Amino acid sequence: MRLSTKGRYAVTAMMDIALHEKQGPVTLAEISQCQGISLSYLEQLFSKLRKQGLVEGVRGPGGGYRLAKPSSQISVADIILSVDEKLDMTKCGGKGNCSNGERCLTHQLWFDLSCKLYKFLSGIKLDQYVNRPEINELVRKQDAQYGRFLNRPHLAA
Amino acid sequence: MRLSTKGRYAVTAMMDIALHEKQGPVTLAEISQCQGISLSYLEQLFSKLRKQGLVEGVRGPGGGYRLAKPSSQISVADIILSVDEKLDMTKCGGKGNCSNGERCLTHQLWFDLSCKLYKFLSGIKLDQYVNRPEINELVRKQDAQYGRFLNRPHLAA
DNA sequence: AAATTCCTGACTGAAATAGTCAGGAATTAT
DNA sequence: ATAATTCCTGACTATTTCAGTCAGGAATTT
Repeated sequence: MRLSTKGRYAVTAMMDIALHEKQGPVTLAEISQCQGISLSYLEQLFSKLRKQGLVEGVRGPGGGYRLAKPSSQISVADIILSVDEKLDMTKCGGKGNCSNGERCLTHQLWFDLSCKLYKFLSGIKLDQYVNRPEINELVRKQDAQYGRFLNRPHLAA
Repeated sequence: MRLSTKGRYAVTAMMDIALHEKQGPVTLAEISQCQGISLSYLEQLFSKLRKQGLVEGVRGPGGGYRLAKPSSQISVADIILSVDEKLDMTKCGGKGNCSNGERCLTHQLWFDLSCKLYKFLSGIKLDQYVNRPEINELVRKQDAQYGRFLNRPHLAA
């Protein structure tokens, strides 16, 4: 498993959507502005998140992206794997033929590590952060600052 | 914390040394051949491992590298941090000024994640793999295959 | 019809990864 | 002493990944 800023971008964007779930779809333009990520780069990342079934896009005015599953069912591991595509850290891809057909000396170590890391990251779900009061305080502040969700006719009802 | 093949190379090389601790210093040439890592690249990595006090070099014939501390005191986190230099995954470097002086929405998530990941990786020490029978079996095979440690005069005593 | 937003693919620049090369310094063996 | 071995250093190059740009099309709402 690779762990880089790419994965952080993806998780950050997903968190933004999860935190605004009740306000309807979130546009990439908003995420781009508020989280400081290039719009086109976000589009690349969301193409992968969409293909993995983590989000669904809604086109047209008032559209955006929303979570395709409850935030309690989306883990940090799901997101990072969607954009980074690999989990396994062994050289051989888990096959055990890393060194002339035999397992290399560190095969077991990387195999163990991959498993543990995956369990660890897949245990962290988005909803663990959505309901924290101190984070909701931050969300309110930031939304006001950027004037988010001010003209959403479909929310007035 | 970045997690890439660079860190895997470093850990693999360190494991090789730990597994041959009793046979004296291990040369980078051996590691290069047996683990399939470029010699010059290993030299770059070991320059960092040495500066971090994880290994010490022994020059001259019969020289090589050996661990600077017992393998029970060297963790995967120590090694990865030596070559990748960063632990923190927050955008702001842990300062909490990621978004206009305030914490960004995912600050807490990354802060937690960094802490947990560090604890996890620093809990895995090299010696946990050195004494496993199945790994020692592999080591013997591989050493025979590559003819390692055949002419070490200083071991004859 | 116009505006909005997703969606796609091709392209570009910058950084990290991985490897190469040349040479010097310390140590051991002959 | 000399030669061989090995660490050690720095500069250089190639490849891949990261990150961002650009242009244009498709679906939807107003």
